[in-house]
Amino acid sequence: MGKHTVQASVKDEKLVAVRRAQMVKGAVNLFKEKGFHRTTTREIARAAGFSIGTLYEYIRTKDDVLYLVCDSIYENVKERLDQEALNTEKGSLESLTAAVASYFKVMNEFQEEVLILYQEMRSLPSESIKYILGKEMEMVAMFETILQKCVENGEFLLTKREIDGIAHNIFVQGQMWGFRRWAMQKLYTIEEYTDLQLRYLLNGVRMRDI
Amino acid sequence: MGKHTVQASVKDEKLVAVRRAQMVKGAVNLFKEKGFHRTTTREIARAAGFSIGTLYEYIRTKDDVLYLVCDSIYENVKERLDQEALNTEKGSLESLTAAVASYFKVMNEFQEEVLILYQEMRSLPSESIKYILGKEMEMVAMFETILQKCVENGEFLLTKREIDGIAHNIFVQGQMWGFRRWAMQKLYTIEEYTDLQLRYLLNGVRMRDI
Amino acid sequence: MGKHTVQASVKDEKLVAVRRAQMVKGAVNLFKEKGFHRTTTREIARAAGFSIGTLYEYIRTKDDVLYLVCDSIYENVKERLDQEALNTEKGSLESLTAAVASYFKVMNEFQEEVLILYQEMRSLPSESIKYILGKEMEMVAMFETILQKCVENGEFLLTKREIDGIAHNIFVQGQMWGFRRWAMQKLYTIEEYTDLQLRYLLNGVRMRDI
Amino acid sequence: MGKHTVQASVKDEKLVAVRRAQMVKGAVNLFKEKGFHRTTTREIARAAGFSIGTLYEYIRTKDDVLYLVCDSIYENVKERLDQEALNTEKGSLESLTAAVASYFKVMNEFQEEVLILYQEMRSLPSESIKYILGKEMEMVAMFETILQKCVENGEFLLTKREIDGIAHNIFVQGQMWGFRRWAMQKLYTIEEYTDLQLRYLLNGVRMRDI
DNA sequence: AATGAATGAGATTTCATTCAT
DNA sequence: AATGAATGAAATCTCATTCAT
Repeated sequence: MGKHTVQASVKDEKLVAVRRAQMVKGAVNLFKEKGFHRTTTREIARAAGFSIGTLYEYIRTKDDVLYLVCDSIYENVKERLDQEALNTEKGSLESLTAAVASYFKVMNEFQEEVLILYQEMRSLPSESIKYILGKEMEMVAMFETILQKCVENGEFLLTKREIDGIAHNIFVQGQMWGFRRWAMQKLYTIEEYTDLQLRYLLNGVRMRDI
Repeated sequence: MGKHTVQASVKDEKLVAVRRAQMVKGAVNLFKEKGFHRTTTREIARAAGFSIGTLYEYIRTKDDVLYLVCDSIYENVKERLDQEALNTEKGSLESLTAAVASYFKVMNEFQEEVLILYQEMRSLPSESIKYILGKEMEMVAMFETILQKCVENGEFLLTKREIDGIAHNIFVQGQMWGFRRWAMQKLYTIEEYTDLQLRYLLNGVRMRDI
Repeated sequence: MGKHTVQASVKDEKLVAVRRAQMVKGAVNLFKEKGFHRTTTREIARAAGFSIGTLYEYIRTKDDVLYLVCDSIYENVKERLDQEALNTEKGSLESLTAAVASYFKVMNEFQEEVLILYQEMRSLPSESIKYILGKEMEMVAMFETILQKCVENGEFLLTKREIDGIAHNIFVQGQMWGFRRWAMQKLYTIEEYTDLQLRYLLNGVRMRDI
Repeated sequence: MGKHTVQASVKDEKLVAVRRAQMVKGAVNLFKEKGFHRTTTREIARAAGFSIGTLYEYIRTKDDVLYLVCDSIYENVKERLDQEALNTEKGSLESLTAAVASYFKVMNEFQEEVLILYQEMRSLPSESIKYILGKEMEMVAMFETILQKCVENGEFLLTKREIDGIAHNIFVQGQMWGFRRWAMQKLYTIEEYTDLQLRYLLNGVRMRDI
């Protein structure tokens, strides 16, 4: 469940970070296009801008690239979400709305990356899968926290299990925007999609005063 | 967008159907376990109960196996859904509820297969992808039809775009049960999940008489 | 200590034996010339008369080739020694003399192969090394048996430890002919070498009646 | 046949000698463990206590390391043998006995190194092989000299060819102690082994007065 | 003189596909 | 129609060597 460490031959940790960033950037583009299995290590090296020998100075196996890519994706999603400065403390309808909107916005930006994650994660060692899923759960937990606060403030009337279910629904609806973009993005803009889902979500929630 | 035809060397069409059924059955089990790319043609032949030479009497390339598997999965889903004898004509609340419940039930049965589809479909030629997605759209259309009928009957008040969005939501929620089973199936049974999603769905729909 | 089994993909056991014989023959020649590590698997395949793909239908790793070569060498030495029809039963001076002469003759024929064994054996897994050394011990034991019989018949007066030491000396002197051929084979023919070593050997043995 | 010279980029000859000594020391340990071919230049550099770049300031190719190692081994054997202060002049039974005992003692100390030599020497360029074998011949010649002196002094009655053969036998018996240590060293201590071999040797030599 | 990141030729191994039987 | 041995292109990975700092 802990973070898997990828061994590098190169000692300079700063350089390792730089080269791996180049590597991940090139690999993500290739994975978007043809998937992990149809991408060769030589292509990854070339896309990263260095030789095959250099690639292997920074990883041990091709699977390490997949791990670094998957890890990087959620790291970026998380970082981007932090920039959105979500307020999980207030527990108001507005903060929930804002959080969902921000999350959808970020998922719109990272739709291709998240698709990679879903399609290739299975090739990771199970320890790494658990680690990545753990990160997802942190995001789900964020919505649970807000919903919980809303309940405490008397905004909604929900059981713990209902909160969990709703939080999951929000999470999946965000991913769905990317997964089924060929269908959804013909029907709606991301803003319209956000409005629509929020409407169903809030109607679905039993308000205290109605 | 039409159905791709897989060439066989063997002439006897009945035999072709039998052998391909064996092949798909074996392949699906292997794909569940290790995915398409980590499965070899030899393994597929062995799992199907015949030799590698025989396998190639019934397909032309390994990708053909993937196509046959994907095709078979939705064929089975469809067939199973037909057995459920859904009524898309009546346009009542009950028929919608029944249709959703049936669909969730079927998606529960085929969760692993549908996961394969999501993870491996990208490796198909784009023509085949379109064909498979076309089949999905037929299922979405089924819900659209029911919802449309409900609107016509005055049960709900929904625009065409709203109908499309809701139909998609239903479709995705069915898949979500399988995709995120590690999380959802700890929280709910499939029946509880169905109830929950239906409740939100129906609350979310603006009823005429309220 | 038991015989290691090398896995083949090909089922037909007779064919496996034929192909492996081709393989070993080609490999031995290459190993004589440049050693195991400087020989590539492609060269082995070519020398054997088939493609690299075919080579790997009959072995799993390059190390398997080394094992098969080492195994084959002692198998051949043993077989050739059996043809010499050594008499280990009689326990006479003549039978000892004949046995040593035969052994030297065989070691002369297999000198290059035995050199390979000495130089490359260390790369085998320790289980295989034990197995090969066990075969050597069988050969040493052959001389021990003859010497023991000679003692029982009253030809020589030797302790068990002395018998062991002498048997080892005989064994090593046979190998030495090949290992140091660049020096020894300038001084003597194999027959002269045999005579010389036998003379020292028999002088070295305390005769009962002198 | 002459000493091969290994080129260094570094000019300071004293430093070259120091660094090469470190290098050889590290390499010998690695070669003992895994052989020349399974040892990488990086490992050699690390074992020597400096970087791969520095290693290549003192050699030109990996084969140079092997040459330096092989050269060093016989240099050390020779030096150690000189310490034993063998008397090759006297030509007495005692001086022969003492020389053999000293040689066996030294071979006992260097058994692993001599094994390396035997197993890896073949990878050297033929010029270097000749050079190393020339050093061996010097050691054989030492025994020839003593035996020759003994003959001149009337201790033994031997032809030139017999002397050569015996000298080789002594040399090989010394190496055998190390090569077959897994068998010999279970039977005897080095002292017992020395006694045994000397006994056979001297019995084998036709004494003048018997 | 020392370092270690970069290189790429080349090694081993796999596996989809063919084809003679 | 069925078989499975043979093939070789292509993939991953290693490691001796170089060279800028």
